[in-house]
Amino acid sequence: MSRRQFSPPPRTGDGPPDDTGCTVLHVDMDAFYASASLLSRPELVGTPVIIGGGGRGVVLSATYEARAFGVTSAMPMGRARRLCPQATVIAPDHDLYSRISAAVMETFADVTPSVEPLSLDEAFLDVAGAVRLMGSPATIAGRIRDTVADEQGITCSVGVAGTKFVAKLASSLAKPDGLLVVPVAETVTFVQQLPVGALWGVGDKTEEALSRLGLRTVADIAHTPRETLVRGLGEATGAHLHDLAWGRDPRRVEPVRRERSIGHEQTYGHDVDDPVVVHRTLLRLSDRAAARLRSHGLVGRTVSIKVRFADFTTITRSRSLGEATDISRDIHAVARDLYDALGLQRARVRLVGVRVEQLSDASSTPVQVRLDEPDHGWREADRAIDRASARFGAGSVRPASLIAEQDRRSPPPGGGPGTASRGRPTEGRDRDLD
DNA sequence: TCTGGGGTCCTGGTACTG
DNA sequence: TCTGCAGTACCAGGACCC
Repeated sequence: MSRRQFSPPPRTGDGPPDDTGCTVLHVDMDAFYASASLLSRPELVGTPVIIGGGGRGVVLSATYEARAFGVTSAMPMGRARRLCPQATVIAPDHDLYSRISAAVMETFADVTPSVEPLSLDEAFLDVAGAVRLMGSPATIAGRIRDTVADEQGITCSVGVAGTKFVAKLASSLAKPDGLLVVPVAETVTFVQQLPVGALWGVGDKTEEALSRLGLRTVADIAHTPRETLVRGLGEATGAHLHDLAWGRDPRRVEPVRRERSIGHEQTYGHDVDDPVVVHRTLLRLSDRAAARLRSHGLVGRTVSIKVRFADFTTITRSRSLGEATDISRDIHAVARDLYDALGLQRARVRLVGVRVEQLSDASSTPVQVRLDEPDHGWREADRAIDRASARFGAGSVRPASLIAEQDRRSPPPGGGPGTASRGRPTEGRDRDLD
């Protein structure tokens, strides 16, 4: 669900657009999470539906009927409910979305091996090699739309253009359930009609900065000296926007993209001022990040933490290690050190996160054997946990402190021996740990 | 209005190194 | 030995994307 929406510029010329050389397709599912969730709730089709969590959650997706009331993605759920009180709210089902996404990506792979997924619900395709066999890019786009609708029961929109940036713009303008071809010869005219906010990489702040320079349309950017843009926006952003404003986007469709960081974060249901709770969260997040590193065959050299306070100010701290690691215990030790070094007493914390950066392949990254301490065997322990998780389910083996936490959250039937004496936490406290 | 979670990329400051 | 400089790495924060 795109957060920025624009009206399509009026098309010039008659007849079908010339798609010669438009070998880049951007396919974007329409209101993907909402459409997928409605597959099992057909009675809600045609009604306002919001997909999102409760409490401090935000809108993940909404049907077009809900959007008509002003509901957009990333909007706080409280505000969305006020705007559209009659909407049905459905909790996200990420397993379902992953399954449908995988099936859709297979459809793409049947067309071309050059598929670059951007997220669960969108991808770039380079169809240059498929044209001879399957027809023009616009024909291929139409076939993809039909196949996805027939096999998955959801609609998608496709942008067809000569570059990734323009294809993406086109798909957003084609929504919902549409197809838009931007002929190569019309690229510059097409992009320069749009407001600056249409450019990829222009959010609220950059739009403000451009506005201060008196620039409101892409044409304004195009006719501003590059040096002026660089002075006002920085080297990379200024030069990039100037290129986009002239339709220049040399990025190719890249089927293989590797992660640069892996991490997890958690917002508490209520602000937390107990360091013990935060430490436990750091342990759980480190554990999850490390498990994902291992499942991807990666190791990381930099550990960073993120702490957001009750007033929403956010700080990050990071530390690079002498050697890359995928060991839960090592990552947690650094995360905990970084947090303790902040010297927070009873600061009210809203969110904490743990992220591992500077990733490399575990197989090609030598792991240094420490001479000052015996091999502590934590890597082997982690591997054993991974095997147990694969066999008995995620979380079947966890650090003891997290098991204790789980027991408090879900005491066994009849009440466990330890839980009864300590008493059950309040619902509010329960949510803190979720 | 009251802001999730998973990411990428850029910028500016500082420390280190040759 | 000290200083200046350039290149690089690291760190922190922020903007942006879906």
